[in-house]
Amino acid sequence: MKDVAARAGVGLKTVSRVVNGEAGVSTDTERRVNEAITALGFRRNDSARVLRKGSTSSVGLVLEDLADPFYSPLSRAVEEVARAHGALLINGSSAEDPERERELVLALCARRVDGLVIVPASGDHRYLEPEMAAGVATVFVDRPPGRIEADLVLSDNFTGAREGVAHLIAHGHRRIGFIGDQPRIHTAGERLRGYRAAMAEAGLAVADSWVAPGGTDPQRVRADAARMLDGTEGTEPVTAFFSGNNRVTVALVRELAAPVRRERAVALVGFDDFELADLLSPAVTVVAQDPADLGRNAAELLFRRLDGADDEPRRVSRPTRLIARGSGELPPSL
Amino acid sequence: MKDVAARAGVGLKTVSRVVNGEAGVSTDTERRVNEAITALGFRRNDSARVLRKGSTSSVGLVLEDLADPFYSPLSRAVEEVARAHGALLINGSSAEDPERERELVLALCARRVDGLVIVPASGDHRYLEPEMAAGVATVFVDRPPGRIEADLVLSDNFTGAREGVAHLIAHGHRRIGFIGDQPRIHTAGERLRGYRAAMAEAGLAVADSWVAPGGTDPQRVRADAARMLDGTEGTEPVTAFFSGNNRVTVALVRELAAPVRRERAVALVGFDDFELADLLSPAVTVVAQDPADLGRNAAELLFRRLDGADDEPRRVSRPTRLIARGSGELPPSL
DNA sequence: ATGAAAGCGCTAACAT
DNA sequence: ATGTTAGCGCTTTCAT
Repeated sequence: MKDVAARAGVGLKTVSRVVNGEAGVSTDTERRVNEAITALGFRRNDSARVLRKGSTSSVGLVLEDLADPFYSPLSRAVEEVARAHGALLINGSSAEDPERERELVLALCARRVDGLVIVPASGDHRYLEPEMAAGVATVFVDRPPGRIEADLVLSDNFTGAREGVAHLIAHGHRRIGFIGDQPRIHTAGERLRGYRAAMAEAGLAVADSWVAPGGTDPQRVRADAARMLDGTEGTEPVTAFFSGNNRVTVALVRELAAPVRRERAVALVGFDDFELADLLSPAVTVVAQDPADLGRNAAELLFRRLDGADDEPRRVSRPTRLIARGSGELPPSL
Repeated sequence: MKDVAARAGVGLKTVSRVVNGEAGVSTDTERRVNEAITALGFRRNDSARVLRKGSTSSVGLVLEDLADPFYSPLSRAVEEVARAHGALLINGSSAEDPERERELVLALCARRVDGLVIVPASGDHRYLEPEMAAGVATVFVDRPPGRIEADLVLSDNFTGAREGVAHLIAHGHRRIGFIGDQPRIHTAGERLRGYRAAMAEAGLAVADSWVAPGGTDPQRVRADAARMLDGTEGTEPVTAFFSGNNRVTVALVRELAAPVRRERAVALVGFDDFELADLLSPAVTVVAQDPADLGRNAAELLFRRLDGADDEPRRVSRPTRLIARGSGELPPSL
C-alpha cells in the first residue's frame, strides 16, 4: 500500500480510502490510485486489516464429517448465510473426537473468527468459557453443548423417534429392533428414548437384544441386524427396525437386501432422510430432519449475536417430519 | 501478551518464547508465564502472528457446491491433508458462477492463504496471475484452469466416457442418448467427446436429438430423457442412456422408474458413482471417479509447492473405473 | 536466559 | 480533499 501511495504520488490514507471505497477522494486521484494498484498487482493484506479492526469477517464451523450427506447441506447453509453477511467460512471435521474438536475450536479462536457454529463431539465445553467471555459468539447445532450455556438449534429427536416407532406399531408390529449410533451422542440417546417411549405407550416390552446402540460401522450394524432377525434363545425375531440415523439406515437396507434376507419382508423406519430413499424397493419410510434448515437457523442465530443481541441463550427446536414411503407400512411377516 | 508479561513479571519476548515452545527459558520462568496465561485466559492472536510471519497456515478451497455428494468427499480429503500439514481449510462454493469464483478466490488471497485448491467455474484465470506471482500456490482439480499454467489433477473423463458408451454398444445398443452437464464445463465436454468417439469407433451415427447437454436441473433432464425415449419424427427412440454426471444420473433414474416408463427396460451407464447405486433395481452401472483421491492428490501437490518445489506445473491424470451392476448390461428393448 | 526496540500493513483519529 | 501519526499484537533482531 505504501508502494501504491508512492507510485500514485498520494498519501497512505488516500490509498486506504480508495481501496475501501470511502468517500472524500477526487475522481482524478481515485483514478491515479487505481492505476497504481493495477500496475503493482496490489491486494490489501487482510491480516493487517484484521489486526487493526479486531474483526475478521469469518466464522468457523466444526462438525463431525464434512463429507457426511447429512452434514454437508448443513455446512452449505451456514456458508450461504455467512456469505450474505460478507463473511468467509473456515471449517473442520472433528471425526467425532472430543480432543480434535477442542484443537480445532481453539485454532479457530486463535484466528479470531467472529463466531463459531459447532456440532459438538465433546461433552464438556468449559474450555470455551474464556473465548466466549472474550466475545466469540457461539452457536451449537444438532447437539447441545456440555456444561456451558449457549445458543442451540436442535431437531426434536425424541418426538420424531417416538412417532416413527409409533408408526410401526400402528402397522401391527410388536417386536421392533432399534439400531442406533453411540449412545453418548445426544441425538442417539434422544432417539433411543423416543423408541422406548413409543414402546411403553403401546404397552410393549422391549427385549434387551432388540436394542443395539453402538456406532455406524456397517459391519456391526449388519451383524446386529442379523442377530435380531434370526432371534436369540428366549427372544423371538423382530419384524421391524427403527434405525437411529442415515448411516445406520443405509447399512440396514444393505442387510435387508441381501439374498438370504429377501424372502422375508422386514419393515423399516429410518431417522434422517437420504437421497434415493424413494427409489429403493420398498421405498424407505423416514423421520426426516432438514439439515440445511438447521444450519441456516444456527447461522442466523450467530449473526444475530454478532449484530449485538445479548439476551439469554436461545434454544430453537425444529420439528421432524414422518415421510411414509412403503418400508414402514409393511405388515409383520412372522 | 503484554498483560501476560506484566503479570508474570517478564519481558514480552519471554512470553512469546513460552507460547511458541522455543528454547531458552528456565523452567521456573516458564511455569510463571504459564500460570499468567491460564489466569488471563490468554490465546495468541494469530492475525498479528500472520502479519509478522507472512504465512497463515491456511489453504483455500473453492468448488461448485460443498453439499454436492461428489465434491464433499473431495473437500474432506483436502481438509485431511491440510490438517496433516497443520493448516486450516477455508472453503467456499462458487455455485458454478465465474464471478462468484473470482470474488471468493480474491477474498482468500486477501486473507493471504498459503495456497489454493480450485475446481474452476470460470474459463479465464488470468486474474490469478498477480497472486501466483506473489507466491500463492495454486492447484486446479477436476477441471483445467483457463489461460494460465498451473498444477492440475484430472480424471480421465474422455477415456472413462468412451469406455462407458462402448460397454453399452457391446451389449447390443445402437441408439444411445447422451444427457450431460453444461458443455462449457470441461468435464462435460470431455465426456461428450468420449461418447462421440465410442459411437464413431463402432460406426454408429449420432442423431442430433440424442445429445442433450444442458445442466443438471432434474426437470430438464427428465424432459430430455422423455423426448429421447418417445422418439421424434425421423428419429427412433433410444434404447440406452449415457449420463454425464451423478446429478443427471439420479434425475434419469427417477424418470426411468416412473410408472409410465417401467414397462420398457432402458439401459443406463452413468458417469460418477453414487451411494446406493448398487441397491436400485436394476443396480446402476457407472464409470466411477474417486473424488477423495482427486482431492488428496491436489492437496498433496499443493503442499509440495508450499514445501518449495518450483518445477514445471504438473498435470496428474487419474483413471476411472467401470463398475458393471446391471443397468448397463440390459439388452436393447426395441 | 532474558529483554528492548523496530516493524509487519493496515486503519482510526486527528490534522491540514 | 488529503496527509500524518499512532498503534493493533505479535516476531525479529540485537543487546545484555
